[in-house]
Amino acid sequence: MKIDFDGIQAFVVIAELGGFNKAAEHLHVTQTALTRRIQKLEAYLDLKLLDRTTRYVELTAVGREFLPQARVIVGEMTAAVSRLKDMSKNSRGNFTLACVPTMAGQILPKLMREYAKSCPRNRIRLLDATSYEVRDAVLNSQAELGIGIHGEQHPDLNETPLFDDPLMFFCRESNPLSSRESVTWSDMSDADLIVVSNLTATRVFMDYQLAKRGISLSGAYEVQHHATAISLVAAGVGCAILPASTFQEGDRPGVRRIPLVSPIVKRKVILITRKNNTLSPAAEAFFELIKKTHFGLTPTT
Amino acid sequence: MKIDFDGIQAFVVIAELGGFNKAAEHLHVTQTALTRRIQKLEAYLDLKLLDRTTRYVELTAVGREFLPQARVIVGEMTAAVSRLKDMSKNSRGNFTLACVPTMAGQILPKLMREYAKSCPRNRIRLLDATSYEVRDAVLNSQAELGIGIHGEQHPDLNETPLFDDPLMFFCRESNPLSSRESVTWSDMSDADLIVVSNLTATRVFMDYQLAKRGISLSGAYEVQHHATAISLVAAGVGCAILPASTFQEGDRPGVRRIPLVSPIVKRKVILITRKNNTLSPAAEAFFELIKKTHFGLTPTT
DNA sequence: CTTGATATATGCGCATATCGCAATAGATTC
DNA sequence: GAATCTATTGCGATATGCGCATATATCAAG
Repeated sequence: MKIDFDGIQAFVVIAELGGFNKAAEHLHVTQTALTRRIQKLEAYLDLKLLDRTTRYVELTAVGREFLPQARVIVGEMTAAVSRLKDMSKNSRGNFTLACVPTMAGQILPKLMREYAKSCPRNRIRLLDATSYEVRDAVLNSQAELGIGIHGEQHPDLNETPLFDDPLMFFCRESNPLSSRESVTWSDMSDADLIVVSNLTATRVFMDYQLAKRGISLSGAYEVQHHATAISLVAAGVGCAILPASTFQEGDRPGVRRIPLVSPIVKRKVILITRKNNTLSPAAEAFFELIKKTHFGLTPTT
Repeated sequence: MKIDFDGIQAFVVIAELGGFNKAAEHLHVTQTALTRRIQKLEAYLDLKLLDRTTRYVELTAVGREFLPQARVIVGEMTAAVSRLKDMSKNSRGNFTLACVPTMAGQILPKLMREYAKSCPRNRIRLLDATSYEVRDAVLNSQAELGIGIHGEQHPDLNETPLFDDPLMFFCRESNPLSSRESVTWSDMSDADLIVVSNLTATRVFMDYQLAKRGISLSGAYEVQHHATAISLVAAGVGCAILPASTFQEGDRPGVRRIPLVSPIVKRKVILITRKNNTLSPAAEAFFELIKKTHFGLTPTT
């Protein structure tokens, strides 16, 4: 025999309101239905929960004992269900987003402000990590969404291209190249170059792209973080090659960002999701938002 | 739309066992049924709980969030229901019995031992109180059953006669009346009488019965409890008039209990229940037991 | 690439549970 | 004793849920 939630709920409401009619109105059914539910429940349990004349309803000893438990059950049940319904209806809830630090610092703040406007009560748990860690986080469901860099494909992951992020040349205004419209890789052969560590996806990607074209770079300095590199440039230590998105024009006075061509090397910024995994409504809302957003950089072709 | 316990249970079992088929076997239904339950539940909630290919089942982010709650709900539900079913099937549970002290000391121990044999895990909460308090306790449902003395009827109470409890004459063996087969009220006119306080139902009843026949008694001593009266008799202070059930032949060496006639005055010991109130299975079992029991005293006519 | 094994989804028909309406029956009030 | 209030019951209409057979998708093996 199946467990009968309706019956228990009927019992609680009747006990609470003290009558079948009041309970029926409250539950939006006829009083007849409640009579039947209680009868069925009592038959199933093989005991009486309510002593009722045609005039009065009263709890039996067993009913009194059961009522608090029943109240808890019904309460938790309806609470949990309505939480879930609410979650779907209003895209409410929390989710985890994994993101590489560059993007976390540049495009994410805007996105999160935007998201907060449409879903004010949602929380995004932000996991900032290296490109590889972002992929792993999405793969093992630590994060529902990941913002990372296109690299090796994985059969269980879906990638949605967001925009291209070309490598650019960063220097002080005092640098002889600073007035150029664009700079070629060969222009920098004797510059004091600051590059990011070869533990980062940016560097690995860059080396790979240049090697294909037979270009080799001698970095004078190697740092861990993009932000550090920019600070060094600002301090006049040298020039840097960094993704365009690292920097917005005007972020730092005295620092210029110049397109780097021959060839143009650009990493693809992507949104990562797991295949065959339905997003939670909260994450889905973010996904829709990010797809609608136009980023201020070259859109992916 | 109605809240669907089956769906939630299906969700939990599927999540726990990792597949529809295993869950179907566990729930003794076909796999088809589970597919439908989950579909219905997801449609109702308007979100996905399980990501499933035809090959694999996996929780969605929302599903993972919901699972612990669902587990609690299902657990409490089934636990509560099976407790109730067990209660009815094995007459398990506890109940409260109100009882006048005389009976609590004499017939109850036997009954409770008997009851413990058939329902070993049940507890009887014993409320020993005056005859009036017993009635009140049953009336306001503090106790399901009451053992008391017949007196005024009450429209909301049912009385089941148990046995008649005649008043008897108690004296030491050294008393001149001790060898008599019976004693009349007039025999005791000049004895040192010990009677219970006129705050007790026994005394009120006795006075009323005697007054009807124009007999008046001069009590030399007045005590609160029957047990005290007997102790005084044993100590040779005087003779006492007490209900027969107070005392079993041989309880106290040297004390005799002699029928008191002309007239025979007997109080009726009754079992009190509330009208229109279904007894709990535990109390019901006790009720049946007490009705089957033959008491060693005059059965009620 | 095809085939077989395995796990979920679906079409369909049946059994029955559940509901609402209308009428009934029990209890209280005046 | 009539009026009234409340729970119960008979009955027909409908919805729900199930199982069987089958379809479909995925993975593994040859």
